[in-house]
Amino acid sequence: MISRERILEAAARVYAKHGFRGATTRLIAIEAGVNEVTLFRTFGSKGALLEAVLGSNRADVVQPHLPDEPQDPAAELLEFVNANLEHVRELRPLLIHTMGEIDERPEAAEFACRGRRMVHDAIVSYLRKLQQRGMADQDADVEVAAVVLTGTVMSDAMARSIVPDVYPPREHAAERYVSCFLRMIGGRKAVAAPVKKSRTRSA
Amino acid sequence: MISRERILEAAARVYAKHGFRGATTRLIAIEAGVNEVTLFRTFGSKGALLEAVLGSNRADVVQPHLPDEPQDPAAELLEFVNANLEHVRELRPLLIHTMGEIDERPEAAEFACRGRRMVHDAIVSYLRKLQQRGMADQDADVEVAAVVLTGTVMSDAMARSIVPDVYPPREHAAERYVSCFLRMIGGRKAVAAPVKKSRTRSA
DNA sequence: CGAGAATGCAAGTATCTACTTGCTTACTCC
DNA sequence: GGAGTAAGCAAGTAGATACTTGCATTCTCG
Repeated sequence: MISRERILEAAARVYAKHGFRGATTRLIAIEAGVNEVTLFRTFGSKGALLEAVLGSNRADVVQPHLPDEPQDPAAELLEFVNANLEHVRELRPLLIHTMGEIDERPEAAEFACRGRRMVHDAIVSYLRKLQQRGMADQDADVEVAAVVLTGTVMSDAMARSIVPDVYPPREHAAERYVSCFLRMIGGRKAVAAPVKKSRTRSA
Repeated sequence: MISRERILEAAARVYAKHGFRGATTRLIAIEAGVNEVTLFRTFGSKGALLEAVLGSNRADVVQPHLPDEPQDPAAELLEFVNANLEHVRELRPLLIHTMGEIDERPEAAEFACRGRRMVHDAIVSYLRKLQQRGMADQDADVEVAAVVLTGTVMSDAMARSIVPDVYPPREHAAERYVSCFLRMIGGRKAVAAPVKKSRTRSA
């Protein structure tokens, strides 16, 4: 018995390369090693098949998260950014096409925005905790900082293959992004007593 | 006499909505208000038409630039970021599809990376000048800072329509991005004498 | 082992798509 | 006004595509 899963995986690979219109049932059948008619017997139509691809993809994957009790922002953010880079890199091929197909297919729209708000909110929440504990500057714009962080991750994951020499080497990228990010928010480790210290500049 | 330009513009609009495969010659002809055969008489083939679209699009547009002599980083970067946001927003519909079609069409690959390196290098160069003049921290990672800035712009331009409430309101976005960016690099206005001052932190 | 279900195979259908062809009409310019 | 060119119209071609149908083969399980 042909695994429904096997067809879904093959369809995802073909969709990732060719997009909706380019993912012909013939290509998908070949990729899955099944007869074309089996696709229709299993899923009913190409649209339903590809909808199932987007619906099942990542449905149960745990989103990277940040700790409730910040201890070491540098280490914690590094782990978070690394996980996020991995995550978005994996999704990239699907994301590229869903972003372009939003107007034509609702499931593409849903897929393209999945989890983005959650990641943003998680970072904002974390940054607020840092501020409360004196581990980040009080006047840092945490909403925009979160946008900057997710934007950088997205840019690296989506565009590195297009302009590779612009991005830092993969093995150091997260580290360097976090380092710059911490400068932006005045991030630091917890100190014995909350030190009320705000940076002043002539700008 | 039908303007070749008119066909190109219509084709760009159709391509921006539907991608390469979805931009049928029928749709393009309707959009341009010409007979389908005219497309072939003018351009020879659909591929050549859409190649011409990507080749002509932005061929002569001036890239946003930064001044050779920095005076006021906040103002200069604000202008630069605003211009870049505009620029990438305009290109978004075409970018979305070209990014997904890179493997299949060389002109899509060329289009997707056009200007990106230049923008990156311009920012790096500018930041270096800031450092030389004591207007930015000596230890700021200017390469990554440039990546962060272009990544933020790209993220805003590409994904705002998908998760709108995550991004700051449009009229204030550039201002807030620049503000955070300046914090990251320790950016400030020129002072009377270069002050050698590096920030130390407990992190 | 046999029945039922799953899958393959081959042929086919209807529609779409890029593109061509031949003739007609409209436009431009000398 | 007439010649040449540009563009429209209609019909058509060949190939691609999602999908269906009928029969045959293979697989699974009681």
